[in-house]
Amino acid sequence: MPELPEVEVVRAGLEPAVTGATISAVEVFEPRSLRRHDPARGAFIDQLEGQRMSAAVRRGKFLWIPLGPDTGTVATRALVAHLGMSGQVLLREPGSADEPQLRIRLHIEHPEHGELWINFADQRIFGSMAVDALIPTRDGLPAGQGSASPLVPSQVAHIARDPLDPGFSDAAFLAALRRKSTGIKRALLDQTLVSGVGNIYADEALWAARIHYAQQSSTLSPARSKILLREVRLVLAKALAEGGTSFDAQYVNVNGDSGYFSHSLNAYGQQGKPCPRCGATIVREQFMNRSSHLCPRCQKPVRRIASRTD
DNA sequence: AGCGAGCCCTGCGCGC
DNA sequence: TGCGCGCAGGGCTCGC
Repeated sequence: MPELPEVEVVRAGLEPAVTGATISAVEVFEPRSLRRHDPARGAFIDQLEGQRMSAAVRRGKFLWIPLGPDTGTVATRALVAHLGMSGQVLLREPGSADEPQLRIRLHIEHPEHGELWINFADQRIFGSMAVDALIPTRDGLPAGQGSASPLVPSQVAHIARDPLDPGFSDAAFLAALRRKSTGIKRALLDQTLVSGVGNIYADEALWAARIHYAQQSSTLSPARSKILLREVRLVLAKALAEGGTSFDAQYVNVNGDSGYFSHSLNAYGQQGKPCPRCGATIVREQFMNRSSHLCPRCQKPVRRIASRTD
């Protein structure tokens, strides 16, 4: 469910609570939520209890918290979280009532804020937590938002930087679009090309750029590709500023509050409503076994195969 | 290489 | 009221 803006809202909420705090106890209520934890590296709980947390970091839709015994020690492992379709990370006062889909709870102690619970709730269990080794980034740059450290969890290393990351290479992404023979929406959703974009923001950015989801990425002119990348950044940034997109109680920040960007959607979920730009009726179509929402007038399929230079 | 299908899951809203 | 179906913000693996 959550895409970059929603995950960033969670990261930013987590940051002040976890930085400098120590994990005093861990409870796992649902072993399937540890699917991405490799037990060969050690038991999940054993590797967390007693550890100090030094930051809250995000790349794309992945979150992680570097672990170290005390200040000044270079972290070699991290607690990694992915929210999947329905994951939530909630900060709670000790003794609070359990969320309906509580899967994992961390008891933490912060030097200033005292004791807190971090509750990981996840209806569909597509999300996960894991303890993973940190490895150097390929480009030597900071691994993600929230830390200057060039260390990334091994299970996140194949994920591309996201478009709001200062280390994101526009040139490399645009070159990949030209090189690849694939539909543009598929490319936007390919987390190894660009991360953080999911079904909502892909549809919104394509609507804003007036591009059909199935257009071959290699047939987009450099100018059109740049416009699309700009629209991706704009929609992600705007959604972030509005606290993310919430359709229901499934997406909330660390305090359990919803975001407001659902009121700003132009295409996603707007089937049957008029296009805010031209008035034609927005339609929903199946693509990649998912729904795509588009304006049939503004976003016409492009049949030509040859490269364009508009 | 690219792509569709299948799988991992729970729960909601809808039509019958 | 109950049941079956389609649907949901993600991502990984397997074949062709």
